[in-house]
Parts: sequence; C-alpha cells; structure tokens
Amino acid sequence: MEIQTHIKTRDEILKEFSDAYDARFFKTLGEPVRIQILSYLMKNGRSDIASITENMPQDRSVVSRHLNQMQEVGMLCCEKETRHMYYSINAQAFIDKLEKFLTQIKKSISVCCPPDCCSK
Amino acid sequence: MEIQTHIKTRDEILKEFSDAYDARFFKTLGEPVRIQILSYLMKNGRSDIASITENMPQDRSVVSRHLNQMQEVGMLCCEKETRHMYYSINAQAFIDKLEKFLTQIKKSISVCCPPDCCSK
DNA sequence: TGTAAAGATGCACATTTATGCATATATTTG
DNA sequence: CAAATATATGCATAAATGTGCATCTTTACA
Repeated sequence: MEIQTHIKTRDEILKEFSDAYDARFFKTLGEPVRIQILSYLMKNGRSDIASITENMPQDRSVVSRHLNQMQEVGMLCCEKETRHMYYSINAQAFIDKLEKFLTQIKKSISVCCPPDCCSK
Repeated sequence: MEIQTHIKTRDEILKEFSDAYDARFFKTLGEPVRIQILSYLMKNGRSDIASITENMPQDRSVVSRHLNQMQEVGMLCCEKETRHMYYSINAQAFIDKLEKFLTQIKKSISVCCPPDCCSK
C-alpha cells in the first residue's frame, strides 16, 4: 500500500478551489434580507412562510422566493405539510459548504501563493 | 478570579452572528469575475492591474474597480509603486473573516436552533 | 519637453436582481 | 360545495450592479 500516489500540482489545487466555489451560494449569502430570514430561523426554528413574513416588511411572495432560493443553494431544507411550507436551516449542508470553501482557500493560498503575495 | 461571569443569551449569540456578517464581503465573493481575479493572484502572486487584465476579457477600468472593491472588503491589499498599483491577497484578513462567520454560524445553529430545526 | 503607459473616474448603457401586485393552485373548514 | 387560507407564479417596475468608452492625472522614458 502506497503512502502517497500523487503530489498535487498548483493547477490541480486551483481547480479544487474553483470547484469548491459556488457563486450562487455566496450571492445568496450577500443579501441582508436573506440573512434576516436566516436569523429568524435560528431563533425560531422550523417555520412556515407566513410566520417568517410577519417579521419582515416584504411581501409574502418575496419571502417565498427568497426561501426557495436559499433551499436551492443548500442553506435550507423544506417540507410541505398540507397547505403549509415549512423551512428550516440545513445545518450540515450549509456548514459543509462554507468549510470546504475555507479549506480550499487556505490550501490555495499556502501552496499556490508566492511569498510576496499576502505579504501585507 | 471568576470562572464564568456571564452565560450568553440567545439574543446575544444572534447579535454576534449579525455582527460577524458583512453583506458587502459576501456580495464581493458572489461575483465569478472577482473569483477569477482571486485565482489569478493565487497563481501569480502580487500583480499589477495590467497583468491581471491581460487574462480577462473585461476592460482595464472594470478590473480596476473590482480590485478596489476587493481591497475595500478586506480580501486584498494594495501598494502603489510609481505608476503601478500592485494587488495581493490579504490572506490573514480574508481567512479571518470567513472563519469568524463560520464560527458564529455554528454557535448560532447549535445554541439557538430548536431540535426540530435542521432536522433534515 | 513631449509622448507613452498605468491607473482612476465620470458617464451611459445593459443586465441582474429585488419587489409588489394580481392571480392561479391547493387545501382546509364551515 | 363555497369561502378562507397558504403558497406559487406571471408580470411590470425599480434599484443595484457590471461593463466599456472617453478622459484625466501621474509617472516613465526617449
């Protein structure tokens, strides 16, 4: 059994970085309204759209769309129960995505960056 | 000397989460063009605007603006040398910002979320 | 000293995105 | 079965953002 079969090249490491990057995920994180929704779910747990909307100035349809997007990028999960749509934080997927990106950033910076980079 | 002066309330933890969140930082991360710039700097290290622009379809002025924004949110640092503006990755600040956010997310989810949240 | 090069910035324009209203669908309840 | 409730979706609009061109400033160089 080999100890090491392959040492990664710079390009491979940079490719892994690109692969860990999900533009839509970060775009979703970049909107304060969606962070407000996230905070609400952190505080109140699994909730339906009407409850979440009560604490926000936006229209119900707007919140519905935000929640849908957050679910699509893996931040939330949802379950339909009769006529209610319940959303909750998909903690595992959410944290995994951030951690993987962070890991790749660290690898890329330490392996790929010449010493003069990141000097200051 | 006290072992523990204060146990944090839910609201305090959620506030720390909000404080660790920087919308502009994540918006900046959400644009693929800027990630391309980041990749270039990872591969080539400290570079001036002209060099970075050579590998991109965008106009020099556009790249200049992206770089400026990336510096403003703490991802890059820059140094003017004669007529060249050199940018490099601000590894420490960049990683710190991501790590602090991740830490707060984890705390908020574990302390604030009722068990039914994040169930699936 | 005049010309070229590097970058910053004002401006216009195109694309994306957030928003709200009206309406459609599905489900509950009287 | 009719009315009410919860959500989804088409559509129009407003705001934000990315882009490129023209131009200005600063610095290098012949």
